[in-house]
Amino acid sequence: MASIKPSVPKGTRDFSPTEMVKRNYIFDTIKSVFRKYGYQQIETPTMENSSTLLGKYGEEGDKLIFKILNSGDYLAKVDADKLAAKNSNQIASEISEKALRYDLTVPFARYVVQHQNEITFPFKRFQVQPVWRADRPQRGRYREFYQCDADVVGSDSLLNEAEFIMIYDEALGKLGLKDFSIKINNRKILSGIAQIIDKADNIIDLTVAIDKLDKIGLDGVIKELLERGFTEADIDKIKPVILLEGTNEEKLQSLREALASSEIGLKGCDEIETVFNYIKSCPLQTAELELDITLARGLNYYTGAIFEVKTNEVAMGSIGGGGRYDDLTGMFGLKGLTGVGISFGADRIYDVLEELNLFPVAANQSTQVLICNFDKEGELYGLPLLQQLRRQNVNAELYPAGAKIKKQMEYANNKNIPYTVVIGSEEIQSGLLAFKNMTSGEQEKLTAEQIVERLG
RNA sequence: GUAGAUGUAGCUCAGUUGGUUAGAGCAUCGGUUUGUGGUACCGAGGGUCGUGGGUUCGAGCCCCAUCAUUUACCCCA
Repeated sequence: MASIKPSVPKGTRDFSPTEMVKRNYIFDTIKSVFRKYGYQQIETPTMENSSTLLGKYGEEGDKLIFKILNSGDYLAKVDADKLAAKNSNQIASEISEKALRYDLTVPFARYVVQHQNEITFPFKRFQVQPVWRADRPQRGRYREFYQCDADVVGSDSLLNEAEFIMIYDEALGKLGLKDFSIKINNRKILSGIAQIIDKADNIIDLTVAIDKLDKIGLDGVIKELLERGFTEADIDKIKPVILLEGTNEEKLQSLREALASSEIGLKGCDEIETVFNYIKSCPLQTAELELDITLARGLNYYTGAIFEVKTNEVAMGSIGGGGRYDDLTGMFGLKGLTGVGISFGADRIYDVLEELNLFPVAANQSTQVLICNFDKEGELYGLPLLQQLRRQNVNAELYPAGAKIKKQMEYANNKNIPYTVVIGSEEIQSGLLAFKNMTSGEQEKLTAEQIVERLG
């Protein structure tokens, strides 16, 4: 058999033991904060029915969903004419009924509707699982990546929004980030802006364009708006809104003036203000909360608050985001249930912590002591000690073959094991085992009991 | 989907205007040390130079195609 060059698919990665220690540190930190705020964990399947996913992320999103081929002779049932036409889109739905989940929010909405009779509302859940997107990979962007989502459904209180801001602040602060911004906006404000220029139907074009402000500048945005069918007069009207400056309070004040004729726009301002007031009475530790009306985000199901988190310490896309969606479960037949949620981009956070050198030194994750032996006698002699150590919750290993001591020491060294015990004929005879500190290189003769005591 | 960059040992990379047997560091394995790692010294294995074609007396190097990787854009965590 010809050997195949080993590789993983584009945009996917292996995680080594040292990487897993760091990844778990991130996941554990985020999860503990979620739990502290009353969120409960669920999991959903890797694959969903295509009908659950398709149409929820817009046209672009649908293209990025990984579809799973049906089992068996999946081409047999396809209409011959469609097959002859070679139109992939037309036959896709006939040869693929399942797809990999694209995010955690839509499967969660499905979960809520499906289990509505078992759930007590408001339902606060968190979920940490990988998602898949058939995107072109690039810096900070993978085809398989983990999301850490927390959502609450069945409560329209803006206290939830405020709590999510606190969760971001606490979790990212705990992870060691010093300088990051939580940007907040409100879809109703964006609707209000569209309303004052009488372009309510073109809100998506409007938001996609102004979302790029920090990237392409005002001139770029104006150019893009013109291309998307907005007039010079429209742009004159919204320009002051886009270029808001000052404190959050000042921005809100200017917004209220600009949106005076739009009821929905003013409602958005009220909502933001309420959230700000909550935060005022529970001040944030680290994060900077910033009203940013250029924040639009791609997902078109947001109806109220919109969040995005960016670190100011390294150049990296957003490391978290979320928002309120008033009718997500409506697509699955359950009307009138409102939800709001956030997501942490764990993979990007990993890259950021790595770049800033913020991971704590790996502690006690690995083996504490390796028992080295020469032969069967040593192995047998070491077994009770091994068991005693493990009963004391000391991570311990007995080297599994009669290899050279040099080899066994190398193993301990490469695995960063801090202590070794050598058992040979001399040691068995005297009952005093060679106990070596691998960091200092010092070695002493101790009984098995003393060793257990020392490490326990 | 658009545009650019890069493919040489397990990894990171040298390789001169095209010239004879393609190199280094790290990693691996063995030895110096029949019972002691991390340091040092000695040695070994490992390559159809991404793939296919072309130009040439001669190609890792030049040309074409193709595949893969990667960066930026669109979009997004």
